[in-house]
Amino acid sequence: MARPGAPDKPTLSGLEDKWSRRWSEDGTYHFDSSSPRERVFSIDTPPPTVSGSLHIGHVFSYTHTDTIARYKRMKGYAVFYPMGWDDNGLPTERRVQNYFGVRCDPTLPYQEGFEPPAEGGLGKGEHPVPVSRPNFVELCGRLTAEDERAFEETWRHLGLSVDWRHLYTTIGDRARRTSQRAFLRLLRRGEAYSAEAPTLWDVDFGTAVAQAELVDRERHGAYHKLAFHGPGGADLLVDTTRPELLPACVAVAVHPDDGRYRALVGATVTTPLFGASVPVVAHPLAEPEKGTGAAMVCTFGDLTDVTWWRELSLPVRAVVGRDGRLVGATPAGLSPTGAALYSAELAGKTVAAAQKRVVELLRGSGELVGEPRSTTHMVKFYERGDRPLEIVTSRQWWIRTLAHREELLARGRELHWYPGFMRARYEDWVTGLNSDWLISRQRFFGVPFPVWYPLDDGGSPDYSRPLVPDEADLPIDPTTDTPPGYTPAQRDMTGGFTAEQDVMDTWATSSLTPEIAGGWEDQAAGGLWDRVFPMDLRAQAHDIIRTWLFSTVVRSDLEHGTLPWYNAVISGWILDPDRKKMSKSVGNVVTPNVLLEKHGSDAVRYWAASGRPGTDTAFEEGQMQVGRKLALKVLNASRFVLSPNLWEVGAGAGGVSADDLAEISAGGARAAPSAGKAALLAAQAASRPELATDAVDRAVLASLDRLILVATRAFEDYDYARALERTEAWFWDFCDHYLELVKTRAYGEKGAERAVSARAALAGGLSVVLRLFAPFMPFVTEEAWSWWQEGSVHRAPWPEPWRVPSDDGAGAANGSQLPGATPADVAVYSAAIALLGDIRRAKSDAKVGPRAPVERVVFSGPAGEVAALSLVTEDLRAAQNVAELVLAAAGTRSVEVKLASAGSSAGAGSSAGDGDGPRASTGPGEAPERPKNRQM
RNA sequence: GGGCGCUUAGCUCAGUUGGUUAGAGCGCAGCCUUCACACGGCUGAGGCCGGAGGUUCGAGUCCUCUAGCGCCCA
Repeated sequence: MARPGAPDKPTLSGLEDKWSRRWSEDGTYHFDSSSPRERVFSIDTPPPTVSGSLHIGHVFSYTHTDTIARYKRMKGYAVFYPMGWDDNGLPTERRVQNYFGVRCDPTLPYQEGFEPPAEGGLGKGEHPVPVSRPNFVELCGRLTAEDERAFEETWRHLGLSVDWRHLYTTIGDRARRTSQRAFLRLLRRGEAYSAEAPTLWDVDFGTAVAQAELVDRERHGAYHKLAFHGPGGADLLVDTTRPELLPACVAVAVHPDDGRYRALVGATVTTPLFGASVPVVAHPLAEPEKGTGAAMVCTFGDLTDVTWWRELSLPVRAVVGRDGRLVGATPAGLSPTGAALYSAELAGKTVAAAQKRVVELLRGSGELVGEPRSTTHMVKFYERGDRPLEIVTSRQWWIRTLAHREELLARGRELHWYPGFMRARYEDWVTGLNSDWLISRQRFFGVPFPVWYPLDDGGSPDYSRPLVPDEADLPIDPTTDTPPGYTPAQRDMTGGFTAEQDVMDTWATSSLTPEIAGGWEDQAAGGLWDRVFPMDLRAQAHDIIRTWLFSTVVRSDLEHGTLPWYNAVISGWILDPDRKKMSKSVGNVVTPNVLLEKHGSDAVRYWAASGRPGTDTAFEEGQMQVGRKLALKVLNASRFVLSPNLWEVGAGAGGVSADDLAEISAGGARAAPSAGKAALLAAQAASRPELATDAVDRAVLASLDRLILVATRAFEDYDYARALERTEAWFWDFCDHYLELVKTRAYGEKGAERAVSARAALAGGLSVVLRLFAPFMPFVTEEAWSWWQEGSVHRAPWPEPWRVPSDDGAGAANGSQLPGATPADVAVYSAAIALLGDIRRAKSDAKVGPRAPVERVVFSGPAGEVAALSLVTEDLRAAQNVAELVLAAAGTRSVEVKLASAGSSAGAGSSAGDGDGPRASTGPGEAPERPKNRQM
């Protein structure tokens, strides 16, 4: 039944399917929503973007989180560990366009039962089909549903201990309600506002872009030296990389300390070709070393232009439109000939074509001085875009951040960062903010702004008085729903209303994951929200500190006046073997499913968990192989401890349980119990460390106590990697040394009582180490646990030390179940391991097998070590087949190993021992005597 | 240009308040196969801890300077 015992041939294959199904059926990871807040541990993770597939970097970071979740659960917390999918926004749109071969045209009507032209991408020569916005949104939902199923499957296979009942998405009803409600509250408090402002604009995506989404890329360009005409006929030479913006020129900027131009500051110059009169202004951002030191100020070529424009109160003379072409309307302020030139030659041209034409015209007029000189410079791009951003003036929605800078810095200091230095990323970002947070996007698939505008008698919208819905009606779509107090017939009619067309940027919603996952919308006091918020832990990678972490802090600060979480654990990146970050654009991404199949989930998790918080880690399949080896070792070692003939009655199962003894004895002396009976006996012995009376058995349990303390402290500091490393080291010693040392005794060859001592330590050790490994390797530990224990190991209590060692070595006996055991006992264990190694080395040097008989071992060393070894001589002799073990106190540590000369098994090896001839026996007098001298 | 991090064995990395002789795994070499494990075990070789200076009885560890790499932000 519940204790089947160990199988004859344990195997790793199939464990993922078997246990993930069982955990799902049993609700092993269900959150207990009745737990009081102080017993809850709540986790917020950034939902992965649903755009194709997960990659190994996700596995890395999410495994880190999962080890912590599992540890806290075993510690007795009700762990709130939801999962989300970020299916909202541009990545989905782009993928839908490519996958179904469609493009959204909001002017089209909805088409019932629409079927897309393609599934899996268009062929060559096929053009995307225009579809309405509702049709487009439907397709987005269809594709994300497929991806999300695949994502969940991967996470379950990896063994994330998520409570899948709390799954959320960033486009679902709940997310839209939460997002719209949070927006309305910001609006009411004046923390959200709309304004006309210069805005970074991606022409290809046709949308505004926020500061957090910018990347700098190096671009080739050319300096063009243009002749501006100064007073008195003298030319002022200006270098620019964007001559096509000449008609948008509103000033020339020079550095205030630049002596060359000091006399010109305040003067007016005339622009070439277009004859606009513009002032020469002084501003520190003008770089004297750049070009001629005089810069053309345009509205707007780059962010510096925006700064100049704002700080120097310059006029707007915009020429670039949202379509990336020069606008049809001739900018104000040009001379009549300049205006004519503009409308004839430039209006409607793309930026690139306009540049070409302007340069030709300048050549013709003689106002281009010399030839363009090529250069490279940094240009701002939308991180997903392929063309440099333009800056256009438009109405957008913003959330105030600049006004809260100090407050946000204080929040950053309040948050506990692991590792601590990651705080600097946040502080740098907050300190460097130069605009409020732009949240509107001119896109289709996103959360709509829940806003309409009244239309005046002239049919113009009044942006200063937005109409808003009741919170109870959320979510709404202003393009189909009607504002309170209006009728549908009044849409877009004079005196009626019009909808806000924009949607919110995905960050405006994904910054609310604690609110979405934690049920902020459920107002009931004592409900989910009160039990999980602020959350205990945010786990994420360091590349999204300035975006995701920052924006989530902003929302929580503005809405709740608190941090969204108490702790932030930051993961590193996965680097490929060339130490480059793995990313889709580089094309070095590894997908997890193949790896999970190949090495097993526990093995992949082992690799991931060995990456310390904040540390970038090389992608290394070798480490996964090590993990697989370790996982298999866990099964095999468990099988040994639980093997029926280890628990044979006649060899002394006594001391475990009188009833069991009687029951089994009735079956006859020396009868090996069934696997199930052995499992039961082992389970009982595991909780009775006081049965371990032999010094070395107590020693191994004492070393285990130390391990528990170290691993627990590491986990409390969110240093899962240290906990794993220490546990692994202990386990290898346990297998390689302790098991070998006590095997003979455990089988009963030294009597029942001493067998019981070894068995109690073996079972106790296994019970603890399975639990310590459980957060890292949930599948093998659950498998091995199920052979002999009740319930899931993942619901078992985290191990507590049997006693508390003290630093002075006196052995405080707080709650001790190991009477007389002291920390000094650990010395017995380490001394035994050391001598075991010495004897093995001698045998290896002599090229004989591990069971080769040894005539005599003479150990000389410090009195303390001699005393320790004296307590394990029998085990040592049995393990290494030693006839005589002599211990002697001495100042210097030395070990002399004399192999038995009799018997053919003690082959001398090299000279005559190889080949097919008879192996040379070691003759008298030439026994391989290899004293090894090592200082302790 | 500013900030942060990293530099320890051929490779990937530990090294917790400074403390005897710097560790592990992989890889490599040699040896050992029935009694948990050959999807294994044992043993071994391999390191002036990036460089220079300083503090100290004592520095991989603390301080200063410096070189290289990476990331973030200008």
